[in-house]
Order: sequence, then C-alpha cells, then structure tokens
Amino acid sequence: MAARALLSRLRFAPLSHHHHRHLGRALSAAATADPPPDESPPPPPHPPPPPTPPSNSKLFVAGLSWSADERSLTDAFSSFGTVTEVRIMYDKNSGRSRGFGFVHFSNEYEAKCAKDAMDGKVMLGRPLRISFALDKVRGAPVVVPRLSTTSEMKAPSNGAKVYPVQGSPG
DNA sequence: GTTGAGCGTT
Repeated sequence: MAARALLSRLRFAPLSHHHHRHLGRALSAAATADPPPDESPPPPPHPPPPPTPPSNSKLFVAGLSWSADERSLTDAFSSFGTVTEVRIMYDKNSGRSRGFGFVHFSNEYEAKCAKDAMDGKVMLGRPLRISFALDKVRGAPVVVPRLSTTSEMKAPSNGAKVYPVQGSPG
C-alpha cells in the first residue's frame, strides 16, 4: 500500500513549490531592504553624562576656616534652602577641622542656589569654595576630575585622582 | 601654637 504515500506526497508537492517561490521573493525583497548586510556591530550606547555624576543635592564646601563648624555652615546655608545634613571633615589624629565639609540640601535647586550665592563668599575671613559633591559610594573608588570632565575619561591617572578602596577583600 | 589645595562618615 504505497499508493497512499504517493498521494500524500503529490498533495504536498505543489504546495511546497509555491512556498519556495514566495520565500525566494521575500528573501530578495528583504535583502534589498536591508542596507547593512555585513557590518561591524555598532558600539554600545554609552551614557552622555560625564564620568563623574556630581551629587545634585550635595555640596562640597572647601576653604573653610579652622574654626568653622557645622553650626556656622548650617546657619550660612540654611538661608538659601533646607539643609538636611551638614558634615565637616575633621582630622583623625588631631581632631581639628580639615578645612572642608559637605552640605546636603533638600533638592538640587537649593544646592545650586546656595552654591551660586555662597561660592566665592568670604566666611570667617576665608573665601569659600563651593562645588557639587561627588558620588561617594562604599565599595567603589572615588574618581575626582581635576581638569576636565569629558576628556581622557579612559586615562584618569592623567588629570584625575583615584582613591582606591580601603577595605581589602577577604 | 603651625598649614590652605582638596571630595566624607555614619
């Protein structure tokens, strides 16, 4: 009983023929519609922002007097917005102020406002140097751009200082 | 008691 098999094949034979033709045409159209047949894969879409995203609501205040404390800073910055936190870096051995601190604001608007208003202002006899604080994340090195922000991002050892993690693995 | 460019800790 091979007649059944033959019938089966005959029923599928013409169909496959049409399918092949359609497939050929479709392939041709696709080949002409795709301009880049063989090209190197495009580079991954890197984020446009600078390599060092500064904190929007955090301000880095430097040039503080040795006698400057968080109270005076808060009093001086609370006039421009809502100060959520103020931290002044002190020496670990002596305990004296290192001359710089950080001011946290409720939003970047107040931070920018205070920075624009207090940057370069004289406090306690010393000019204040305010800048947006960098992102400090535990477990990741801190890259501080010294010259440019969008230049030589591949070689930070040239114009950027890298702070290695103190905690050692294991 | 000193010094003066900078980016931190719970």
